[in-house]
Amino acid sequence: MARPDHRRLILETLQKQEQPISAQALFAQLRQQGQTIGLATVYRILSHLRQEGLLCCHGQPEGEILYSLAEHHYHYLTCIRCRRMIRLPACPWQEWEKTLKFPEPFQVLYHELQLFGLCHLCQGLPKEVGGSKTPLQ
Amino acid sequence: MARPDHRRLILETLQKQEQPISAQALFAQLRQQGQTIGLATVYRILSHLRQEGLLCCHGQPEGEILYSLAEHHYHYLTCIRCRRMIRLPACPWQEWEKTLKFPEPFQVLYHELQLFGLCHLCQGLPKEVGGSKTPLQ
DNA sequence: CAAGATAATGATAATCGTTCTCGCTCAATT
DNA sequence: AATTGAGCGAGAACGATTATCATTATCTTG
Repeated sequence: MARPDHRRLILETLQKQEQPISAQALFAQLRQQGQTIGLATVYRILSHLRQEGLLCCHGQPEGEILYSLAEHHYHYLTCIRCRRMIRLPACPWQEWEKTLKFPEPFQVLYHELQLFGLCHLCQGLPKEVGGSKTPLQ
Repeated sequence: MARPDHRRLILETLQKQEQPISAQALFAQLRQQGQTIGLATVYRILSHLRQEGLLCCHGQPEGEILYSLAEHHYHYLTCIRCRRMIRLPACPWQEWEKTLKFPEPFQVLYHELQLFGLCHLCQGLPKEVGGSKTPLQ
């Protein structure tokens, strides 16, 4: 039996995502598509992609790590109520970098910017509505 | 036996840290000082402080969460080789915020900026020196 | 094409940080 | 002194991630 190209499979699946996705969710999604892939393989390939710089990883305050393709390199507004992640249209880092002064020489390889708050849908809502997950922080 | 004021204890210990510290490390440090405090209590109090907005939490790419006092509200250059975290002299967010355009109304409550790369001590070193931990990413 | 070497795979166990549970203690109140 | 309730520590439970290992596909070499 021919061995499926899991690496390509994962890259294509990441391509489709509108938001960063966790390794577990990625695994579940692939399995639901009928793919016979192991959880270990998902983590292995994500680790490879990460070392190649193809991946952005967003460490959430609860410990879970979300992945997205680095070619996008977007930043997100994360709603602490509904956990929706809203993509910023552009990365402001290039501009900001010029204005920053480092206390010592440092070679920045990549960066992570996360903005937390309330999206417009959740701003007007009373606290503790529905069975939503625990709010972040 | 008088009950020790763990909350104050943790606040004072956080005060002393030069870098953000994990809950586990905080627990170990307190125990080494001879304090009889449980791990659960450390997490409980950190959770309280977080909800009160007194704490900054920095989710690392590997999942561990580091804490620092919010009154400082510093950002850090994190060296992916030696894991040293170098504090930036000031938070550039106030200036940057003006230049950002959101795709939809959003109320930013707090933000997290992390810069990863190589510190000046690690820039010249060959790869894989010594028994250091696995590099980040 | 055969045979051995090599690398990738999936199931599962192990690890690690975090959260939950529960019986206990202390302190305030009556 | 008895009652109540909040805070506590030890350890179990949980979830995400990593390590292990036997198996299998692919590659190499003859």
